[in-house]
Amino acid sequence: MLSKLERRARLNQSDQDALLSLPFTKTIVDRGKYLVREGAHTTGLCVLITGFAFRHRLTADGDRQIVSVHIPGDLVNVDGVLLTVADHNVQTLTRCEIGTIPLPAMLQLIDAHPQIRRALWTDTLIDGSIYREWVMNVGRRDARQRIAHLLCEFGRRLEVAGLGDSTGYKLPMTQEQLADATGLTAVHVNRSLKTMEAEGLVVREKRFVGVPRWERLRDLCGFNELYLQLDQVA
Amino acid sequence: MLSKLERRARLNQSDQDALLSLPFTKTIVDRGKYLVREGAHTTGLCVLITGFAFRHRLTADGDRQIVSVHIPGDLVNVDGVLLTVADHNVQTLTRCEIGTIPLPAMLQLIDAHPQIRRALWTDTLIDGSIYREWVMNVGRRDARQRIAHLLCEFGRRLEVAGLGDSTGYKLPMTQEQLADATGLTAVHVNRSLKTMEAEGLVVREKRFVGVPRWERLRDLCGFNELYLQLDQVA
DNA sequence: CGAATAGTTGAGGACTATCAAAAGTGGTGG
DNA sequence: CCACCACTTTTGATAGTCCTCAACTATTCG
Repeated sequence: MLSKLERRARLNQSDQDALLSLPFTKTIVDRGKYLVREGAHTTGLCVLITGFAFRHRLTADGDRQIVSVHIPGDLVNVDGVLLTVADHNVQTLTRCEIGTIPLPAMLQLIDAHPQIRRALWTDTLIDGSIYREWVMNVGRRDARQRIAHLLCEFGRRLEVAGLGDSTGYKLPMTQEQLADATGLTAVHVNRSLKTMEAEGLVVREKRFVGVPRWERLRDLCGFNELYLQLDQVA
Repeated sequence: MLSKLERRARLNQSDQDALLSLPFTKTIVDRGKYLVREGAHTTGLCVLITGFAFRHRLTADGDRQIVSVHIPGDLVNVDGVLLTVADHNVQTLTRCEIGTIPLPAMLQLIDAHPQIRRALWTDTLIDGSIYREWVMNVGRRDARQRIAHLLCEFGRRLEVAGLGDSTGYKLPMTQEQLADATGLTAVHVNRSLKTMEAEGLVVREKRFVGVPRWERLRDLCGFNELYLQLDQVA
């Protein structure tokens, strides 16, 4: 989390110390559990220490749309710092280690450390930028491109976080979850993945995804990492 | 803009005075002009005084996706306060009066007035919440529902801003723009609108949209205004 | 008023959804 | 360590929504 925030704003020693000395409780949460529920008030901020999670909303008809995926180091409910009621759910994708920081401690930290506040605000702006890209992904790309784009984004974020490289990584999502993230059905995700595999764009083994030719996958969906705003400090 | 920020955080007299005494230049911009360009650096912040604008991104193939629509009172590039490079475009939907605030003046205001800063941050979080809803809109609703949802959101926002009421308003978008906002084609938007008109869900005259039975339109798309986070102060 | 833009309509086709069932995988308890 | 159960992936057949192309009409703006 520290290293992520360091990519958002320049933090001095005092900022870093304050961040590292935040009080928190560590818990292990099973796969499929809710970290945030729609309509719930925020009491503490959740940091993903290990494991993956996703954010989703449900339509009135009960259809699910995944709107983002979280990787270790992410604060999954920064919104809770200012907004009183969550308008979405956050659920674990795998068994996770979660650090929970009491809200008052976080508010105090934000008041005392302008650069941390800046980093957090920047982080929420980048989240917004990623949402915009997702709107475009589901709105204006076909099935293969949507999946390819998700794979590119995930791979690149893992790489930057030091958790994998873009030539292949473990993807902790079922095809049904991929479908909910791309606005497709699980059946169609399956067929699209098989096509992509036949085309040599991806290699699949269990839940591991290999990307033998990164450029080809990138070109298929027109992935351009500018929107991830990876270098805010430099 | 002041009244909008007042719905985001409690502002005292000094905050309000400072906001109102910000230096700015007023310009008239024609329909279809760019206020922000992808890749451009931010030099000043644009406030929509009158008129409408929209935010969009282009795929590598040149397809356009509109990711949000702005109404009078909106700051169209709050992101520019922290992010150095815009990852999207903002273009006017109608002729607009634009107030441009120099970036340094804004940064100074933010430093000096914690409540204004809080209001702005909250505003960007709400933008994020709206993007999430849009991801769901294009990902998990059919054509009629997507259009209905856009109409509901727009009507409700206009109403809150004191610029119209939900029983009908002037919609400054062409059907092609509606298509780009909903991830459809202009032809299909046209057919869907005609169907909705035949069903008595909307009434159209030129660019004016009437909603004779708000509840029916709301129920069609499952519109739930929670995500607009309209009451952050109370 | 005339050109450009926007809206409308038809026909045909492509992409994606739906339904259903079989095969594979992973986790749990005895 | 195996058996069993739930979940996930795969495959086939069919249907439907939405797209593409194209032409025509209406509206808007200079």
